[in-house]
Amino acid sequence: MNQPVNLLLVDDEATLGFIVKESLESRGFAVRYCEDGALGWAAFQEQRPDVCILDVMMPKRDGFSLATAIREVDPYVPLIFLTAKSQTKDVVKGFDLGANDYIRKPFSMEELIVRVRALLRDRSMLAQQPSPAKSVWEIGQFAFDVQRQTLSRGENVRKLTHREVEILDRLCRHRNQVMERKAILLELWGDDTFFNARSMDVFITKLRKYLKPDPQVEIINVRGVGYKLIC
Amino acid sequence: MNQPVNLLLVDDEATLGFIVKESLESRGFAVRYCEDGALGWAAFQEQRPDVCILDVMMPKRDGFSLATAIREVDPYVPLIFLTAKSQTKDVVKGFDLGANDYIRKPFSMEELIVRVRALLRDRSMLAQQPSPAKSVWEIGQFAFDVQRQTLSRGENVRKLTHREVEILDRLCRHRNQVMERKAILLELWGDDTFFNARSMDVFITKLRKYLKPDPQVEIINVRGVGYKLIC
DNA sequence: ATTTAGTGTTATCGAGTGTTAACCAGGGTG
DNA sequence: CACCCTGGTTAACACTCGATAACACTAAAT
Repeated sequence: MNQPVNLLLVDDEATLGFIVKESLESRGFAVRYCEDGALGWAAFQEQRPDVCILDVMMPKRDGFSLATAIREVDPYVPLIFLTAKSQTKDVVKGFDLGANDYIRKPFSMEELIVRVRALLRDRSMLAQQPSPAKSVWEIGQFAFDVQRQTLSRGENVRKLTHREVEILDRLCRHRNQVMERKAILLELWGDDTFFNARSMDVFITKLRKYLKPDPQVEIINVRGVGYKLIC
Repeated sequence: MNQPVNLLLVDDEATLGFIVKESLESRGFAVRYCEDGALGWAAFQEQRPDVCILDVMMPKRDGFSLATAIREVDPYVPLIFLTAKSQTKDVVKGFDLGANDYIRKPFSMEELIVRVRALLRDRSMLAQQPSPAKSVWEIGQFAFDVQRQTLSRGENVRKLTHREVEILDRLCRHRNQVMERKAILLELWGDDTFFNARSMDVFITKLRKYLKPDPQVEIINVRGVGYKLIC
């Protein structure tokens, strides 16, 4: 099930390259090492690695050119430059070509590894996309899960309806400050007619009832302006 | 349509913070600046920024603690540390807490901007939807094989029918976000007449029954809009 | 050719959800 | 105090959706 992660490492300094390769392998990565850009390109095409780590200054084909070629066929694969070119304009160029990270030599192995992992973590979220963007609010003793549309207090879990969620979510975002009636109405209903306003009042009543068990929590009305969630 | 990107910048050095804020704003970002970790947390909760840029050493609440809190409620928002703590172990700790980048002070504004953009670029690819077609989806404890038309949970394998597969596949591609009834109906039935709509409800019922063994998984209805697959 | 199992559609009933309506409480103003 | 305006609460209502069963159709099996 858990296949090793394939890295492509391209660097013309063979001694350094070898150390990096060994070090990465000892962390469980499968590393393909190439000594110049041309070999690197061949290796990329052949095995489509999960991450590419490229030096910039290399014989045959430099890292920027190689990165461009890679991005043309694969806009997603994580691309890390690992180079002695430390000027800002080089960093900018690197990212412009589609790099995902840019590490200056000399660097620590620990840092390289942790940056590789960070990119892989991102990509694995990408595979699960779109992201669950989990959003859970704490409201006094309650936990309000926007995604699952639930309001729970200890063991007690209550399912909320769509409208209830939208209103409570907005109150949470502006908690402890006044949230204007008009703003909610325009966002949720598109206009602020008389009936919609009254409809909202009904939902406020419901939410108050749900939140009643915790006396610390309150939805306060500010006459003529809007509501304020206290917690 | 094109709303400005909201950045949250938390740094206790007010002079530096101000310069960074101005500089970012001149590039078209909307920046909310906070002087300490506690304020930063409040600001994050209130406005849910698109990117967070955090100093590590701060009064009230340090950047690591703040990052942890942020990651708890949002595993997804890009997080950048911007700090004078340049030791490898600090960098490692930063990424371990879920950071997406770690920039050492002093830094160049150009580099900060380009790194922010790189993260946003990633996320915008991530947000592209629907998700690419996959042949096997993970839905909580289930594995849903589109090709083989099977839904399995451990040893337990259930064969799905054609219609069931088509609907579940679409829900998966829009997982964790609302999938409009109308869209499904038009795609699968070609029109959205009353009877087709009811027919779809029947399939939703069946799918819910199949998915019931895992309480983490849910197909939520959003009245008048459509369905949302939670997992 | 007939049976049978499987698949998808139509029908029905009841529960859930959001809107409208009606009535009431309180606060500010003349 | 009388008056109006805003908001609180509850109930009635219309509509959507959930669940189940009956039905129609297809394709494979006998």
